[in-house]
Amino acid sequence: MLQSDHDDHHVEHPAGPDTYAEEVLETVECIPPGRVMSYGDIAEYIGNGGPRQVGAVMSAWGGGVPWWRVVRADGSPPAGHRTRALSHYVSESTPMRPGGERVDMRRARWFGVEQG
DNA sequence: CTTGTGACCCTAA
DNA sequence: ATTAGGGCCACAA
Repeated sequence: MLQSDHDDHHVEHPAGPDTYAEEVLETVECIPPGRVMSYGDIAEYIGNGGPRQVGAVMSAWGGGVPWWRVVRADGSPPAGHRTRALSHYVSESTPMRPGGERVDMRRARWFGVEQG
């Protein structure tokens, strides 16, 4: 079985996250329970890339980190993960807007260092 | 080089 | 509240 001959030609994602991805995942790990950051917040916090790049990282390797603490700018949970995200918000008492479908960004947003 | 595609974001209407 | 359209950035074909 030595596949080192033909190599990886149709590999979708490399064996592991690259440097940028590591920074994203690292940041997500730092978000305290009950708090969230938007995709755009994380991009700004890192100072590189944009919301879509952060989303791409989360899509590929977000499974190992508290992915539900990364939400859209309007407080809605990651596309395609609504139900699972909502149950996490309940269990860690994340501040929600009336209706309980979206996170209350004004109260739950986390800025990185300390809170307000 | 041009297109198409995303766990996105902002502004209007 | 919801939709439509453009902007955005990296990547693959």
